[in-house]
Amino acid sequence: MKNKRSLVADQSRVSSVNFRAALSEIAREQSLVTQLRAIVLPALQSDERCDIAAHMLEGILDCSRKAISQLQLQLQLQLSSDSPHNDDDDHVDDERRVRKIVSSSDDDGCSSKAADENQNAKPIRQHKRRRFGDSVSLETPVPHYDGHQWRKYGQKHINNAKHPRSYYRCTYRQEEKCKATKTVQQREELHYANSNNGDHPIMYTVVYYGQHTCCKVGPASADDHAVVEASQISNESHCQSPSSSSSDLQPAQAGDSSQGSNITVTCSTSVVVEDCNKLLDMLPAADELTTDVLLFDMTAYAPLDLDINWEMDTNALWV
DNA sequence: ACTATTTGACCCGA
DNA sequence: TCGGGTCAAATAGT
Repeated sequence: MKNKRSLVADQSRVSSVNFRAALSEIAREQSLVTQLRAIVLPALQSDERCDIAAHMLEGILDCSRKAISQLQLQLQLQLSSDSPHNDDDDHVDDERRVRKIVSSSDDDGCSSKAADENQNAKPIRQHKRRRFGDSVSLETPVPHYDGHQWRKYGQKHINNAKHPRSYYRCTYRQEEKCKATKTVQQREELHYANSNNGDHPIMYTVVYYGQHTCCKVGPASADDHAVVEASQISNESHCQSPSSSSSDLQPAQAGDSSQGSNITVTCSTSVVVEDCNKLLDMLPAADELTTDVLLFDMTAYAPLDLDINWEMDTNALWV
């Protein structure tokens, strides 16, 4: 007879499988809707219903996104509740910070002079390092098409990486205390089967950290508008763009960063999974339980994101 | 003038 | 000590 613990473990596995199945279906739905959008919207360009159709399709994708994030959250909660160390890392982190601050202010044996200096000195910067457990990574040719506004706050050259990594945080970090951040890094040259004429798109690895607590999402907000530089999205422009495959990029032009900064608002995200099984394979991976990798379907993107005219139309749409 | 980006310095975990 | 994430002053763009 099974003991209580193993029963719980069994139940956990079963619902984990259910979550994966649900995620699979939603991912498939997203893929289909995105492809449908790519067909329908260009066809309705001069039609007044285009606006409505765009919003409806966006609504569907938004529902899927929320469903996915809910499922992922549940899955994470379940998996973390199974794991023996379920510490509140934030709390631990904060404690460390407090200790650090206290010790740094205590250890100056000499006093008033030091105190004066402290007053004049720059405030102690406390960097709270992110936790990788919260990350979601994906690969995409359009790293800024995620429905949120981001502000770049840093760029670093990463060891053994050809391209620098750019760091973004939510534009509404201050107003809405949104703690979402992401990093964008151009991938090494890779050849993709889907590419046309052998002119493969530049792919970026985007890693998201934290949840958006702001509610300013792409097309949903009235004063948002989409401005997407052609060089960001067209294959030809990739060749002309300074951000192309050059290995000695100027920092200001490196990777996507300067391009990305020109995107006032990205189109709402399309989390398209090329192969649902890949997503599922990544989901409860033993050592990275909370990290998902979503692979973007280039064929679904192509008509939508690589078409400059379409970008202009979306601009008009969301004003 | 205001906002966004760049970039060197700082900080912290491994 | 090193690598990488963040800060914040300087700079660029509008």
